[in-house]
Amino acid sequence: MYAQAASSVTVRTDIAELGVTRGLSRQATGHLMAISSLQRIAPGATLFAEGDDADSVYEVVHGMLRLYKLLSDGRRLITGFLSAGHLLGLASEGVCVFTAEAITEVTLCRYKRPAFERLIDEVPGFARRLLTITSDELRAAQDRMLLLGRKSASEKVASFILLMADRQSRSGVEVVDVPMTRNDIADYLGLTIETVSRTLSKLRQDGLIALTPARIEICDRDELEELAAGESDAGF
Amino acid sequence: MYAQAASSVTVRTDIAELGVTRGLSRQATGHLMAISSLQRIAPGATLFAEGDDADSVYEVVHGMLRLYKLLSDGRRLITGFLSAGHLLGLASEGVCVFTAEAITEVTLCRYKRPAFERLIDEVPGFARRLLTITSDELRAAQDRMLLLGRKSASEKVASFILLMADRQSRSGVEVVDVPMTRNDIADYLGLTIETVSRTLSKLRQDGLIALTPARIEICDRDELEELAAGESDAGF
DNA sequence: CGCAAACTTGATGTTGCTCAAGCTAGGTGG
DNA sequence: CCACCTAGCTTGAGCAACATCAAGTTTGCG
Repeated sequence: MYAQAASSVTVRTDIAELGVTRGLSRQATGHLMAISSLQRIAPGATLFAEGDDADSVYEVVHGMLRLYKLLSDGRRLITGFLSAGHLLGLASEGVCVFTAEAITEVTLCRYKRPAFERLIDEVPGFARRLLTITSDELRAAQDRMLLLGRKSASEKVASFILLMADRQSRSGVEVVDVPMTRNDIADYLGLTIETVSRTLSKLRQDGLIALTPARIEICDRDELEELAAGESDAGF
Repeated sequence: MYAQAASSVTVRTDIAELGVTRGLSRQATGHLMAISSLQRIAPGATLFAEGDDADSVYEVVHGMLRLYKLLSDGRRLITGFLSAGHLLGLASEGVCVFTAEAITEVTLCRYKRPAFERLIDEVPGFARRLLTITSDELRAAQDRMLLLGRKSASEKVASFILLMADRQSRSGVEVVDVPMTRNDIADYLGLTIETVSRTLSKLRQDGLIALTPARIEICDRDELEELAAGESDAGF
């Protein structure tokens, strides 16, 4: 709905404010805009699949994507949920190493790789900016490894809720939009859908959160943070 | 032993062949060498700890390091084992997000951050080179997430053996050095030491590997690869 | 209103963890 | 040189957390 409401003009303005260009000169931003094109995909649609040629770099303008990897028997791990401002496809040189699918309707800004790479070499500070972005992602990836390898189910779910909350940081907001399904959450946390559901129910019963479909309200952030940090508070 | 045998001259030569400078001009390499200093640490020693000021970037010249993150109750996840050629500390701007400890005796090439960052801006192609390195790490991190979140114990252990084998790629070599303890392996795979030990024993009984302390020999690489890829070969 | 997809809840099962011995190898001192 | 000691490793028995299987329930949509 809201995606259709965005007029073409509004969206062109958005590009100048995208994450990639933050800190770059007006001129550099111009160069980037010159090689960009807009793309819109429907909920559930695949942007690209693991194994595809990686011919573009994208930035999310609007909506939410899931990135995932599969094992041959279908086991899935969602490596990330991407929302407005996130860059994607940068790490995939040659062949895509994950699949990217739309969760909601998604608007993307697309940069063809050859032109994008030329800019990396030519625009001063651009490579540096991209380096900062990938470094941040790497740090987040290490946090995810700790979560996947060493946290219990309730610690994982608590961490997930707080991550989503912080990302939608109209600060002090304690109602979190959850556009993805329980299945997506499970595959993001390395759990099953049933365990996610049960754990959310438990958190609700314990008064840490309130649940409405597609929305989670944080009722006791302190307790939730303690749980997420793994301070093995007896009882969880 | 071997580390003491390396003369100062030998080591200076090594620096010119380090991973960071690959593909850079002789001049750029010179700039890097100008701000570098060598450092040697003993097995078990800590290079820096999670929370420390991140004042340097390092490259491993010799030996093996473990990087890890801790939860407050002591649960540990090893985010990576670093050997010669690996860069470290690049992603940590401000504060270190993990601890780095020597497994064997380790020789490092150290670059102070301010000088290093100046080079990023001044040496053409350097930021681009670092971007490639972090992108590679990011791809590896996503593989680790899939492993940690969705693979079984035997799949994890098989993946680990193959990873170590490929890294020591004198190609066709099927005897893998394993300088780290079972505990390190467990904390790398998100398992317990007992499960790692049992799983290795099982792989030995099944004829996929042979075990000598601190060394693993690959006997049936095909089977091991199938197992690592998660092609749920019944019986594992 | 009815249908399908998503979600919840319960009963049972299995993987990997915990607790507890024993074993092995390498280094040290008598 | 050998016996001892310790850190690391292996193995076993029992257990808990999470997965699996199986109904039901809710929700959103045509």
